[in-house]
Amino acid sequence: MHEVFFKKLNEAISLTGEEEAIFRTYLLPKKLRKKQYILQEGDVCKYSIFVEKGLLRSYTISDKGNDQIVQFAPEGWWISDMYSFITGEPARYNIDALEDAELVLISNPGMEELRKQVPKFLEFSFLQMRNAYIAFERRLSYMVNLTTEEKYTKLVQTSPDIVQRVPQHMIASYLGLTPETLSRARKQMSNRK
Amino acid sequence: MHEVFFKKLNEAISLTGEEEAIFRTYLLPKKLRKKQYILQEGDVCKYSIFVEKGLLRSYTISDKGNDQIVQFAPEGWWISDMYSFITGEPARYNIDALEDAELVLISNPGMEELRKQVPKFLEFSFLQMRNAYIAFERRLSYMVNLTTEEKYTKLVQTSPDIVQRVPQHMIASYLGLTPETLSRARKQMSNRK
DNA sequence: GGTATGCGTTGACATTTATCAATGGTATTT
DNA sequence: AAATACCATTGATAAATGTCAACGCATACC
Repeated sequence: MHEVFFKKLNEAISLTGEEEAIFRTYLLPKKLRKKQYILQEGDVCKYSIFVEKGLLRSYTISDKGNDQIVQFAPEGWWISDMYSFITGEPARYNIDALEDAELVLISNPGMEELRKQVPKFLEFSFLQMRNAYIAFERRLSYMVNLTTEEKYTKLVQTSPDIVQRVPQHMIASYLGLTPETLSRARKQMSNRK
Repeated sequence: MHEVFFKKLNEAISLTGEEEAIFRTYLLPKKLRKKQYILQEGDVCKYSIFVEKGLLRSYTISDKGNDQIVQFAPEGWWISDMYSFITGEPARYNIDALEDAELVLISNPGMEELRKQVPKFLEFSFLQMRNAYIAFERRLSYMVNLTTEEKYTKLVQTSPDIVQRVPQHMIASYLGLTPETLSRARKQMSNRK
């Protein structure tokens, strides 16, 4: 149980058996079927979610009804509405499953305890957060500086797996484009080469 | 010396005199004149920069020659090219002073030592990073979902000081707009009200 | 005091992207 | 096996934004 979770953790910080035992008391397993929600906008995000298996996404719905995908989370990734998770404010994001999924949930108090009781986990959390920060910073600059074609090409390079597993209109949403625009850009590209 | 630095730190984690002494051995003060660079694209970002006084910005220059401002850093804020800082790879960003500035620099080894020797600082770094992450995540969704006018209004609400201190074309760059588009949006808004 | 530079605005026009609508194909459901 | 939902593509058109150029104003510089 929770093999992927501990594998990922041990890659970064090797846990002793004792520490692993502490972790286990805070882990909440959960299965999610395709299309099921684990978080809906307006509710409080009570859990930080680790994906053991399957694929989740977080997304917002704007006033005009456009939705934008904030993040995809395949096996081994974390996902949540971080702001809601730490403040208890209503969530801005929806999170649901794009494929049947197995999850590990940890509450915010659980996280705090783990960071306290297992100092290595604080270190881990810091590094995680730093990487997430870098990724978003970069994504922001791509969003502004790249053309439609470049955005798509970049994503294919960096996350070919996601591009394959996810319908194209969701890729468009993630890139901040309409499905039509992405479709046309892809056609342009294939005509040229 | 370094009053703002320790004030900010003590707001979050109260340091003992001993801990403060440890910090002081890793701090490198530096003054920067308006328009001077502290980091240029292609160089390695050797320091994490805390702004005691003045105003810095980080920005990228794209292939097409457009520049985009990634971040403004007024007093009390941190700035760096995080990726370059931790990996030693060449920086993607330029960082320069928009106003005469006084800085506190810490190297990456310095940071690592401080996180080790002062565990509270690791906690602090984690929380910092988490906030920075949330800010960028939000900014990304604003970038995609908001109209030009909404982007500007939102920035005026959240950072009125920055909007006042910085030329308008830099605000436009930060928001991912051309100066012309921002100028016209502002005119629209003032006509309406 | 005069010149150069930086900045915001405006106009005309080009380009990109979004929107709306229709179609055909594929997968899913019953 | 038929019906339904989902999805990618395409065309026509509208809307938003970028680009290029010119101007006026203020400030900094010599």
